[in-house]
Amino acid sequence: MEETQNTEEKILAAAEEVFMKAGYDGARMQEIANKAEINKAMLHYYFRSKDKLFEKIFDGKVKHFFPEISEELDKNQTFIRKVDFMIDAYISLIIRFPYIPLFVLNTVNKDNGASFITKLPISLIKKISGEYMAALEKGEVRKVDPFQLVISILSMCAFPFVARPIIMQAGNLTKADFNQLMEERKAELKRYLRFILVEGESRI
Amino acid sequence: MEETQNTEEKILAAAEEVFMKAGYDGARMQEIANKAEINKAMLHYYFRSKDKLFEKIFDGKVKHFFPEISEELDKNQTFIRKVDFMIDAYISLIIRFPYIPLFVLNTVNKDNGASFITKLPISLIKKISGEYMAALEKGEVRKVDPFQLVISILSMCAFPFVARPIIMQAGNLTKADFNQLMEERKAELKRYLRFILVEGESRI
DNA sequence: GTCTATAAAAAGATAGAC
DNA sequence: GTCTATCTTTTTATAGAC
Repeated sequence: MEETQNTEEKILAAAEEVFMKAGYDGARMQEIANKAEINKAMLHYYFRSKDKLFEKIFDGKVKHFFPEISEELDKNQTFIRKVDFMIDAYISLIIRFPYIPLFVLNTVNKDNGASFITKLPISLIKKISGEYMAALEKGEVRKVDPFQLVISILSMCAFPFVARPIIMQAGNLTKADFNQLMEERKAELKRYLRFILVEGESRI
Repeated sequence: MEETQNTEEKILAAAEEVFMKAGYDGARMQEIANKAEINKAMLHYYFRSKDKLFEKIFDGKVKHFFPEISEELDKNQTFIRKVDFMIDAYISLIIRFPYIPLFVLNTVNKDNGASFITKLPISLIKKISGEYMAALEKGEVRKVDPFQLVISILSMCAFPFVARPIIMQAGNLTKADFNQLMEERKAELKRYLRFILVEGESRI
């Protein structure tokens, strides 16, 4: 459709690709220029410095990566259905943009990473905790630590992607196999969360 | 005790620190030299190149990081107890060496990372899967996908540490608070695994 | 806006004296 | 073994012509 990609767009697309795969330190301006099929000078003409270009990429990716989960969450009735939705949405998203998790983790773990953390939708974590507490009062779910719960859900969704090379080696998988495994993982995690949150309650 | 740390040891200690925090690309030979309180020339005298020095650090850390969990696993009778042991051991280990997970993940995700994967104790994953299958036959545990199960356990233990800055921000935590949270996490995860593997079985 | 050429800075690696 | 000084390469950034 959009055959006509102007220079700025070409640079952003190339920069995104390079920064995602290599991280800030590993990324090379020359490689970005090559991929955008322009020369290095243009990078600085449009974005002044590597730092500034990186920040543009980070901001753009974060904005698109954490979509309107927030609003969607309100549409689902029970907490367990909200959790189902989250797992599906989150894993689907990472399958589409598999490099983002490690990219974000590296960025926030760097010495100057504090400023980037504030750009993440951290409020979502508190929102979900709040939803859980409401469900707990309604007797929908078992009592667990809400913060640990949210951390666990995010962990089980995101970690396999940052550990992908190890998992592929351990299971002798191709990339397609791996994505298939992650698709199947959705159902498995939804089962886990049911076990944790609702089933077996009477046994306690 | 060992006041006398020779040059090689000083270099290795400094290199470990720098590589862990900054990763290969972000690490600077000059910084390693400064921290070891020697000059850059010595780094090359002892280790020839940045690459060789990095490999030494990686090998050393991996060897110490995944300890004799394998043998310890045999000592525990039921599978659920083995899982308990794994969770405790793994989280305790990462609390002591919090930079290792991201360090390892970055290394194996790099273009030349394949060679490093083989140095990881991947066989442990298969071993645990095997232990699970044995427990399943004995009727000790519910039927789940063994591979997904192992991935989930490792995810829930390791991911919080690579996402530490985000978690600290979300919970408004100090480093001490965070470590406390991870200590408490051991018990929480052991509960989860009981819900997933054994309790509530009759309800299915 | 786009290019070539080049500067400037950073970083890895080595030479050679002691 | 250890140091200072220096080389070489890499990488970011800019100048200036078109």
